[in-house]
Amino acid sequence: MSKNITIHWFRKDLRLSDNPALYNAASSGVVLPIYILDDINSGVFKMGSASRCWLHHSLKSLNQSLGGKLQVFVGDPLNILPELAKKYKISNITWNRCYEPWQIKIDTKLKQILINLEIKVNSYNGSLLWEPWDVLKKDGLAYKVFTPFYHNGCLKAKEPRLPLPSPPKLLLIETEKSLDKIEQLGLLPKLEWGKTLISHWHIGELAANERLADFLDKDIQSYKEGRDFPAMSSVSRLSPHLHFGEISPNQAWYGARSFSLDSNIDHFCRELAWREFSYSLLYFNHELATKNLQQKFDFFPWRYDSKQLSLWQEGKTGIPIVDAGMRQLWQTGYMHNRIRMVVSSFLVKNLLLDWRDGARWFWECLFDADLANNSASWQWVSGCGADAAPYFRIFNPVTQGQKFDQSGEYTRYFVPELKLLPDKYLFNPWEAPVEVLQTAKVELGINYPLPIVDLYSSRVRALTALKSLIS
DNA sequence: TTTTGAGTTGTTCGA
DNA sequence: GTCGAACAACTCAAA
Repeated sequence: MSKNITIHWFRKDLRLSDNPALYNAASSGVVLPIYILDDINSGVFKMGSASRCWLHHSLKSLNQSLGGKLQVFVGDPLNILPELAKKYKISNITWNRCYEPWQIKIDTKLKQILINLEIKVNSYNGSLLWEPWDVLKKDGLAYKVFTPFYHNGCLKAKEPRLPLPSPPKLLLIETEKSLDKIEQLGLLPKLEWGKTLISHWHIGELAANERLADFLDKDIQSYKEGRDFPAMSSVSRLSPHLHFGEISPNQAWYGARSFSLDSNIDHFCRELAWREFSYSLLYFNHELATKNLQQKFDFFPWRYDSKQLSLWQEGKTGIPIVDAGMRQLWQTGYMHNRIRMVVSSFLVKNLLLDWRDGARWFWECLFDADLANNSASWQWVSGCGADAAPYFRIFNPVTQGQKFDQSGEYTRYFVPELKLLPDKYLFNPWEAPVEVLQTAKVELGINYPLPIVDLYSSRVRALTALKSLIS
């Protein structure tokens, strides 16, 4: 075995280009590229079903880019890495940093173990534009409001790293031929569900780059307005690619900024900065996923109603735009941002169900399930987060439908049982005259549910409950 | 040091 | 139908 072997530990950086850790590993000799599926240290935040499905395909794609030389393992990196280091007489290990609290914890431990074995560990920033500790207020504390975080923090900090090329020379270690280990990770769901899900996506580094190029070519020019309309293709749909690191935020940031900086470009960059903000919140609040940032919400009278929770999950609430969103999630592993706000506001405010239940379902079903983004966004909607939506901001799912899905294209696609309804009653079929329903072949309570909650009185109920927290 | 104004994404009500 | 005000409290930064 030759000297100077470096392990590159792939985590959320499933790409070759703009991968600082891999780039550096490759420049110092032979590389052993590995991936470890860790369901031990992740605990309750172990990857959800949709994410696993994506991971399966992403690993396949990465393995192909690596000429079939990616080694995959299942278990605890705290054991696996030292063992590998011994077996291959490794002198260096590189990885790109992760920011989930459980991940930070084991990375710290691991570093210590490896250093004791006289192995050099180098970690890099491969998934954020700015490190959380580099964007702080003048008093040294983390920001709690997005706009100053972005303007005074991010934009005045050092410019993000320019994207690196793929390693010019990537010498990979030759290892014994083995069966397809990726298949054996058992990441694919047993149900047919997985196949349907994945049919909506192209996965892997190449696909991610094509997605970005396509977005920059066609959609970014109308991003500011278009991003609100779920039936349009104006959003980037990069979130799962970014989550798994098939593309870096730097590639997206500089890609967008290759155009002159108009309000569309700026809005897209702001969305990338929201991701940074979420990571900052998670980094400085390790319990972001489980604990209200605003303590006074600890006394909030959440209801417990597993029946209503299931109906929400299944897209059977009887509120068309909500059901459309929840079905899009189930069928495609994704939900348009505007609709995420509508369905989550509905769960938290109209149903008064705990945001953590909503977040858990998203975690299970979203391809882009990301602890920082998911937790921060649910807290934002619920009003218990940093810089959160004001308590009185309760989306009216009828108005939202009429405003942002005016022609009903999105809602009719995912709730086909209502497709014959005229626009006027598409978002509020319970208010349609009998003959309109008959003509549209809609039988409420039979082929489409009656609303599980009255929008007006549930809004009043939420306002009362939320108001009681304030004083 | 203190004050002031603004802050991702909304809705309803009454003039 | 359109429009402004009200629906809080708190954080942050500029004046």
